[in-house]
Amino acid sequence: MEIVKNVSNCKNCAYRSWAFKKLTSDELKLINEKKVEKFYRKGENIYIEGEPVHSFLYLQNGLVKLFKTEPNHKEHIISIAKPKDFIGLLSIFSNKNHTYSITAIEDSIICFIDLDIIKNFIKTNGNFALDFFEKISNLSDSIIKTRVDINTRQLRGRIAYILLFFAQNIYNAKKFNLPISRKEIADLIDMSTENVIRALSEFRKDGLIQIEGKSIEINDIDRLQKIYVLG
Amino acid sequence: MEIVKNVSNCKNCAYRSWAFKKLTSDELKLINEKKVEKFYRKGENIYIEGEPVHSFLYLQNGLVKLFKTEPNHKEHIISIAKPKDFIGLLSIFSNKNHTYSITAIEDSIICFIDLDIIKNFIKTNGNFALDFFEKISNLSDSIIKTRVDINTRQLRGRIAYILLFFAQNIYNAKKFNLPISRKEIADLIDMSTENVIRALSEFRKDGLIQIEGKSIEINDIDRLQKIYVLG
DNA sequence: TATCATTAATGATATATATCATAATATATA
DNA sequence: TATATATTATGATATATATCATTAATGATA
Repeated sequence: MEIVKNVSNCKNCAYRSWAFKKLTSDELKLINEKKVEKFYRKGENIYIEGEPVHSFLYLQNGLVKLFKTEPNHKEHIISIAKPKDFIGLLSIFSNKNHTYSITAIEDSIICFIDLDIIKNFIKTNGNFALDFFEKISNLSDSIIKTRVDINTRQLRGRIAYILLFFAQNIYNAKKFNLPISRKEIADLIDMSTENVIRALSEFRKDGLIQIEGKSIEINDIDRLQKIYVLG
Repeated sequence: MEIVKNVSNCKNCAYRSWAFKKLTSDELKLINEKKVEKFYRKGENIYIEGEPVHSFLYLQNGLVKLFKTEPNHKEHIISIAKPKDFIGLLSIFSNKNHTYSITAIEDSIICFIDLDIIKNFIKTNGNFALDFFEKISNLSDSIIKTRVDINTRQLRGRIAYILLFFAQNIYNAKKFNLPISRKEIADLIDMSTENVIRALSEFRKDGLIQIEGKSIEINDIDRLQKIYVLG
């Protein structure tokens, strides 16, 4: 990790026009002064389970995973945050310590804003408080929806979901490089690594996708969609 | 459903001392005047997926389930709310329509508060806004945690989870009446009804629990706990 | 009470998934 | 570059779960 020197201006930040829309120019100025931008290389931890909560995190660039390590040492990936996402769960507002870990799965630039500053805005700027709440409350619900979508399906449906997720939600392209390993896909959909590999091979043999290592190209997005919907 | 006539006073409500702690006496008075208490019999719908969001719901008494109906007509239960819980997901603040359905699984009394009133409090009472946010943000995270807990385990671990959930979380007793059918347990843990029944029978044969219809008594809570932890 | 519908229970069988083993390939490191 | 290590790939087998079939028990209703 290294602190980014040539910092960006909050005024031009995409987040500003979303959940930070109702901040006054003075408040925005304060954030702009106090925020810290950090650069993480792929594989670096941003923080781990149990560490105290200090900051509100915003992903400027890159890709990160939120995960928990289970008592049996298995890893379970809760979600993947993409650029312009708030990183984390809403529990940063209710818990003193992080209940999950975050690691960069691509080189990432993360903006750290002291949580007390945000809390103070909620307290003193009613318009911001309501707007922020309306925007951010969507986050955890979409994670719950994803978990339901995945867990009500079996192997092939789950793999289809993951492929569509990266193609449509993250890269907006039919061809992309998988940012995570097959094992991480397994940790994300609660299946074994071998079966993830097998399902991908099957999709390749069926002509649904092309695979070359981490590179995936989707040939037939409609059929993939059907496999996902039917489960 | 019927409107409760002999209404309770918000001043003495358990929720008041939790997420509504920072309301002024005037604000509390307003809620007290505007709130509507409704009684639902076991099995009655409170609302269904797609209906517009109007109210903030608080469960005074009883038990309700939140669920979604999948495209393949399967039901998936997201969570069960117990007395003194806010009912629903935080998406009521971000979405115009409900993204899930709610049904009473026991006779229930639900307190309806117009969502605009809550939103106005968030806007005008900073102390309330922050405190409310800190309290309620915990809700969706606990649902996410539950989904992870369930989905990283297999049949026996999931059944152990459900039994411990009702014994420790809902009824605070070793002996209780299951408020839901075996099929609903299956909808909750993403398993088939037959396997839920089989696992319960196994637990009975192993001397872990006693079963008489809906009545369950836990004999060996430590072993049940172990089965849950180990998965 | 008698009848019907739903839920619970259990066995047999089919299917899905996990685990173990081994090899090939890719990636990291000295 | 050479070597070690992790990832990807595939087959064989074991295990877990779903589905189908049947019966018993329970609850609702006329």
